[in-house]
Amino acid sequence: MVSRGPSLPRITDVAALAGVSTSTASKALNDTGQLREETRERVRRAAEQLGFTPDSRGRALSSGRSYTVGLITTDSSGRFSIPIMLGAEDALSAGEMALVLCDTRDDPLREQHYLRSLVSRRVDGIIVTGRRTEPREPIDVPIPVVYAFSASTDPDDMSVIADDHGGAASTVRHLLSLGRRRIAHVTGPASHRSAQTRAAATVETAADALVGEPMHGEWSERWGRHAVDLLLRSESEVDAISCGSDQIARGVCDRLRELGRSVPDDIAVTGCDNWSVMALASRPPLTTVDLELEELGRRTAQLLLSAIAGTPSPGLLELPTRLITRESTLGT
Amino acid sequence: MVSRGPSLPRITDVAALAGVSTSTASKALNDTGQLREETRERVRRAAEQLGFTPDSRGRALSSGRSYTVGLITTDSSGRFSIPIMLGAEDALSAGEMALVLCDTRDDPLREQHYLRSLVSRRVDGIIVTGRRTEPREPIDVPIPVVYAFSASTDPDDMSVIADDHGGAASTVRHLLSLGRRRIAHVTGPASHRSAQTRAAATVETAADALVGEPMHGEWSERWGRHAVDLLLRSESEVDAISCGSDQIARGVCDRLRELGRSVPDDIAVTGCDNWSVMALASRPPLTTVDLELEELGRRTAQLLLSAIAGTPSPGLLELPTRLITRESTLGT
DNA sequence: GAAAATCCGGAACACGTTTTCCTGACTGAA
DNA sequence: TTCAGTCAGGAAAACGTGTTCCGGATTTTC
Repeated sequence: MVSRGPSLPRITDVAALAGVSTSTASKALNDTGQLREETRERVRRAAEQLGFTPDSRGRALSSGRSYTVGLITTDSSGRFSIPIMLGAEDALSAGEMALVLCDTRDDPLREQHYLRSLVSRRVDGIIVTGRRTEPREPIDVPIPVVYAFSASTDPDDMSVIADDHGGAASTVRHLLSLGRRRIAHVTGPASHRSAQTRAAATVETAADALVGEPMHGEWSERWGRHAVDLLLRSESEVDAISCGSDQIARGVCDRLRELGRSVPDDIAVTGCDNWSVMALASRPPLTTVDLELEELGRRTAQLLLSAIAGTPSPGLLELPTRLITRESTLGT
Repeated sequence: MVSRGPSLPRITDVAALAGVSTSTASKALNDTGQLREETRERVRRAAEQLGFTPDSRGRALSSGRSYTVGLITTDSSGRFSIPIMLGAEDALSAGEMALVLCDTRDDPLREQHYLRSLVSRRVDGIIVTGRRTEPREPIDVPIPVVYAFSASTDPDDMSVIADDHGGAASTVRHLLSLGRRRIAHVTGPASHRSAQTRAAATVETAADALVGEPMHGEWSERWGRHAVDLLLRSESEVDAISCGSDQIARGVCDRLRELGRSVPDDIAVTGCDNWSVMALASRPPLTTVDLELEELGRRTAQLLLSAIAGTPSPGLLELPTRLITRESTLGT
């Protein structure tokens, strides 16, 4: 053990300076017990003078809680995990809770390692999040857990996800309200649940305004450009293209412009995710769906706090998304 | 205090089951003291059977360390902070350290709040990182601190930054080696240190191959496109454009293509940052500088660990960057 | 003026672990 | 046989806080 010079003042130091016992000092600083106001004030001044900050390890030990929650993410470099993290951290810090970050890099071994570490730290709760919307199998720990963005396969677990279906539907309704009646849908791999969900919502909402089948490809601008070529080569005319992501939508816009088609005059385009670097940099800027992930993170954290406090709300919570309208459907 | 059902087994439970004292159990599990191998094994089996995980709060209290470090970031949504975080987390988790995340959102009040919280948790060390390269004023805590990406203004603090100057110079040398002799530089606001540094390096390295002055604008694709218009409108011919960011470079490529100039045959283009969503999606993909931020995060964490262990290495550490060559200078 | 009620503050313990010190048993040598 | 030395394991303290209980002092009441 390394002695680090002048160690931080403890509550006993404060007590000594104020001329009281440690228990009295504790009561004074926590506003508990019965003490004369004058005594309280004296202790507070002593604490102030010494720059006393209570050691939360002692508190954690005696209270049985650690005032800490763990965040396990399979891939925090993904742009979905980050706003969720921030939202969660925001909600937690308001409750004096700290958030410890664990990026498993999609490695089950690392996940096990982190779980052991979190349990060993006696974390008050755990948030599990991923970069895909497919449900994941639950983790097995004797601690409250909330799943964010990707739900648990166990319906009795607490999960908070974005309403992908509603989001896609809202863009289609928007297009219909603008009078578009020949809508194509270009989206990501059929193997991705979010692509499936959004496609299903589009088919359902557009009904006979849908042109052809949903077109599945990769989540890339290149696929967006390519899809435009495929669409315009076929004989069917379209007046709107609803895309499964902003990336695809940006590719679509780029290619349409290159081919001399006007967006939105000839063809309106919608994206999904409101990823600013795509949605705002696109020419024209994209009408898209904001998944409100930061709010999702906040709600997740709040749910977890309630569960920690003893009132869990099991089940799946689907949060509404928000339609953002921009020039790609409205024009200038 | 809420009793949470069957609480986790403690070391006393393990000791009781193995028929030894707690101190013996502790020694057995930590491979310390002198014990018969048979006894050790018996304790290990008991721990296994009970699913015992040591409570690190107890350990923290007795060891004087918390095995935790804090990461303070002014803006973790920025794409610079994230790889740094991940690298740091990676290096720390190898040492059984946990990382608690604090996003100040550039608010001094929040920063103060977080600092108090971290000190109160008796964190072993703190990493401070920002989204800009300008040096920041140091934080005042009685704990080892390392600054990452944006250095401390106090040269005696430990800081780890990317070698912006060397990075920019490497792109210019690359262009020169390809025979380009009329190089323009388009970059971000003159008020940003990174723009200044990169511009200075470019001027210095290109020498009389530089055309005109460095062009300062915003960090956006739009500015890249606009800069191309300005450049081509002037009478001076250029055969290369070195850009201060991938975003600008992508805008430059887009506009050049729209104007019928071939990249790189007519004009070679370089970016900076290796931000994949820009560098790879650009047409053509960008030759650029990878700042190796994840490695930067790792090194930061290692430095912090050394400091915690008692051997600090004060001063500024500038890490090398890596030139990534792609079609925007090499062609297909 | 004495008994009862009220108010303050301290002693002791709990939380879970590690570590230091110590005791008793056993071994080997003189 | 006794003494020194080694080995195995236990008792107790330490880490820093919160909390429960209890005794003494002060005030109130009759």
